[in-house]
Amino acid sequence: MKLLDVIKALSNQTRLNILEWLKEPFAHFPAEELADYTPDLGVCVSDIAKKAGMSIPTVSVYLKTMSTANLLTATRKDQWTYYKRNEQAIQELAKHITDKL
Amino acid sequence: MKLLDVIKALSNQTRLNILEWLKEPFAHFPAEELADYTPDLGVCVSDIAKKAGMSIPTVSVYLKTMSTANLLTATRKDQWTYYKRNEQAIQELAKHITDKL
DNA sequence: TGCAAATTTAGGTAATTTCCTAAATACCTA
DNA sequence: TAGGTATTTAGGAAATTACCTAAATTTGCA
Repeated sequence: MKLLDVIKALSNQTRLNILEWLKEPFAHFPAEELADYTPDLGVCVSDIAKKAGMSIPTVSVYLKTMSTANLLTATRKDQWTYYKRNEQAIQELAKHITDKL
Repeated sequence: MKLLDVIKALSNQTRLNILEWLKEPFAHFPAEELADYTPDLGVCVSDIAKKAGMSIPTVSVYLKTMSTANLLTATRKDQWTYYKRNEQAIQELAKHITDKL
């Protein structure tokens, strides 16, 4: 893990928000958008962009940044790309800070 | 704690390095510079700047950024400002990531 | 008092990040 | 194959960050 890349992926309020929203999707996204939600897949790009109040391209890049840093996991299904949290990587980050930083 | 401010204080390779150097000063700074080192005080600005290979003003601002974010503690003594790690705040960050992020 | 050493503040240029719109691509379905 | 929806890629303007040098400030001491 390249710590700086992970930290940079987190160093923006919108990206931090996204990570928190994905922790409890039903608390943050309209139920109709989560009609076929599964914890396995997560939430699609356009739903996240709407919640963030930002353009889809911007959020698409944010999500890709976070999945490159391993904080999120992307799954393409049909024409949608779903993103969910990578809980293991988030805990590894915490552990890395505890042990190494 | 404002998570974003702490993360931004960490989102630069030099600042990350400084935090690591201060973990074990004797492993990273010349012994003569640490002649009157105490864990209580830490290391002074110009020694850190020399180690970083950057100008003193730049490093001075970096150190202030990190102490504002509470990651470092500054102590002024005579004409020197010494910086040491704030271990408690670093552990709080790890805990915050574990519990809240 | 007045110089010397350490640090901080100011001010500027270059690089990076933010976030947009337009265009390109992927994948569905008729 | 054509057309529609979702996403990604490209390209660019504005804001922020990275760092420098010069100047100002703080503190000690002859």
